[in-house]
This record gives sequence, structure tokens and C-alpha cells, in this order.
Amino acid sequence: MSTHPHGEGCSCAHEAGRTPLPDLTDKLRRQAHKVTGPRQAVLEILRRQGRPLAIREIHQALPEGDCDLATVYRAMHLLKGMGMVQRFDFGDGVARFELLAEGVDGHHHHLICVRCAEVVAVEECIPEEMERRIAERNGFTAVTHKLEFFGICARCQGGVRCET
Amino acid sequence: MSTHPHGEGCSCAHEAGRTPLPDLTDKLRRQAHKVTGPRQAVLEILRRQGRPLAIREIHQALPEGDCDLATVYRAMHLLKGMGMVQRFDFGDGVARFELLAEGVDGHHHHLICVRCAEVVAVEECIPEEMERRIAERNGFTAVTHKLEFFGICARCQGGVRCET
DNA sequence: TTCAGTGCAAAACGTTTGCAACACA
DNA sequence: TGTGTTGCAAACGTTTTGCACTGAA
Repeated sequence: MSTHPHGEGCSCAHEAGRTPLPDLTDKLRRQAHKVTGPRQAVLEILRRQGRPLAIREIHQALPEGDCDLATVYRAMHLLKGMGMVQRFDFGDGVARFELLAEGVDGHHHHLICVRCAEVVAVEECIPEEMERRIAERNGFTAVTHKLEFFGICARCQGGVRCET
Repeated sequence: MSTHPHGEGCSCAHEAGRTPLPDLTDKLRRQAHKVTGPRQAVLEILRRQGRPLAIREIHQALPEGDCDLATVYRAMHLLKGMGMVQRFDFGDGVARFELLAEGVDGHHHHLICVRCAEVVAVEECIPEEMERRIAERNGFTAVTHKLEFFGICARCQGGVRCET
């Protein structure tokens, strides 16, 4: 999980870890929201991990139950509304959130190991005309999509189930 | 919701409504499972609706709470294990199940209206080589994907929110 | 007859909310 | 100081499970 899928110096959309914490909190302040301890802590964790995190994971990563679980839920709701995080669903009934890099639309997908739950960011996307075609054919507008890939990662292929 | 998106005489993958109920129950019997009232009722509803249904929806469609909610959950779990239904997640925290046509792998996607929740089946799929490329690049095997489209349906575009 | 399947109730789980106490601006 | 935010606890909706009873084969 520590190795970056795209090598050193990558600047792909999910690389929000590059945004310094002060820039993130400033964004809060600018929109008339208070910069509190819990919010800073949550942002710092999202920034450092740079991958989709479940609310439970974020809460457990906080030092000594520093903040209430409900507060993390409320923080994520706020950040989602501000467009600072994106929500992903991997089909296990748990919402996951990932920090978005500043100025990037952040649209990307994931490849998830069904054995160990390792997550790799996938920048590739479906052909644009495919979405347009589907929208037109059915009379829909404002069409978006959710796409996630599932498989077995290299470490888990030997029958050995890796950690994480 | 009653109009078929592909017109009359369609034979696309999700058209499991064509499979007669006796054929479905036979499948159960062949695998040493009992054909009970609740199971027949659930299958009949899935067959007639021919679209992804939430467990709650299935239960409410049953005549007069004919069967317990837990029984519907157990029935869906069984049918899923037998490969007779496919599970879909539309990102609202509710699992939906759709009956699969006999002999078809049933792989397809959906276009969901974010206003009225109307669901249209989508047969189009991502390019095969895209999935293969993503698998190889990341050292994954047995890669599958989940893809759903979201937009605003024709009836909901006027600002008028349609029923259903 | 027998064991898989059922109904009922309780619990597990992720998530939301009401309210009094609190702390950032 | 005042309002937005927090912690706590309770409520919520979906899903699972334990257990005694029932009914399909």
C-alpha cells in the first residue's frame, strides 16, 4: 500500500496528498466554516493516506478517539458538500471518501482486490461517446457514471492472503 | 416504468421474465432445495418485474405480508449463491436484485434517474481490452467491474418530478 | 418421518439526529 | 460574546442471526 502505482513524481488526480494542510483549512475558512481540531485531524488523515477511507477507518486513525464518530460523519458530509472529497462505493455497504486535489475535477476509478481490499487508483475511463450515446438513446441528460474494478492483486494470487 | 426501453420482442440479457416459473422452481429442486410458497412468490415477482428490486420492494409486493422479511433476505442469498439473480448497488445503501435469464451470463449495467429512480437496462459495456490493460498494468487477475450510469430521465427534465 | 425452511424477535451494523455543553471567530 | 461545532446517546434503516416450530419431499 506504500508503493505508488504510477511511480515517483506522479501527478494524477488522486494525488491530493500534495495539497498542504493550511491550504485545505483555508478553504474551510473562506467558506465561513470553522477550522476545528477534529476537522484538521480528519483532513490530515485523508491527505496522508491519499486513498478512499471508510469513516470507521478515519475515526480509528485519529489519536485516542480524539473525536466522536458522529463528528467524522458530519465532517465528511461538509467536505462532500464543499467538493473537497469524493465518495466511492465498493459494494460492501460502506461509504468511502477520498480527498480531491485542488483544481482537478478528480474523476477517476479504482481497482480493488477482493481478497485483501488493496485499492489502486485507475485513471483510465470509459469512452466519452459511449456515455453520450447511452444518454441520447434513452433521453437522459446530465449523465455521469460510477465504475470500479475488482480482481485479485499480485500478492494475493498465490493463495496467500496478504494483510492490510 | 412499464414501457420497455428496447421495444417489443426484445431479447436482451435482462429479459428473464421470459423464463416460466416452473423452469425456475425446477432449478431449485435440481439443486436439492425445497420449492416453498415464499420462494415461488419471490421468484414470480422478480420474473414479472424484470428489473432490479430492493428486498423491501419484493417484500411489499408480496400479498399481505405473506412471508417474513428475513425469509426474503434468505431467499435472495440462496438465489445469489445459485447464480439465479445478480446483485446491483446503486450507491444508496440498498442492495438490489435482478433475475437472470437462463443460459445468459447476464452481464449488463443500468442507467438510473437520480430524480425518480427509474431504471433502464444498458447492454453496452466497456471495451474488453481496457479491462485487460488495467489488470495487466497492476498485476491483478480475475478482474471484473461494476458500472452504473446516473442522469435525469426525459420525464423529470422539465423540473417536474415524476412518480414511481 | 425428517431436516430444510420459516416466522418471530433480537441483534448487528452503518448512518443520522436531538440536545445541552463547548469553543472558534 | 454569539453562533457554529462537538460529544453523547438515542434513533434509524438495512441486514443478519438464534431458536423453536412447521411443512415439503
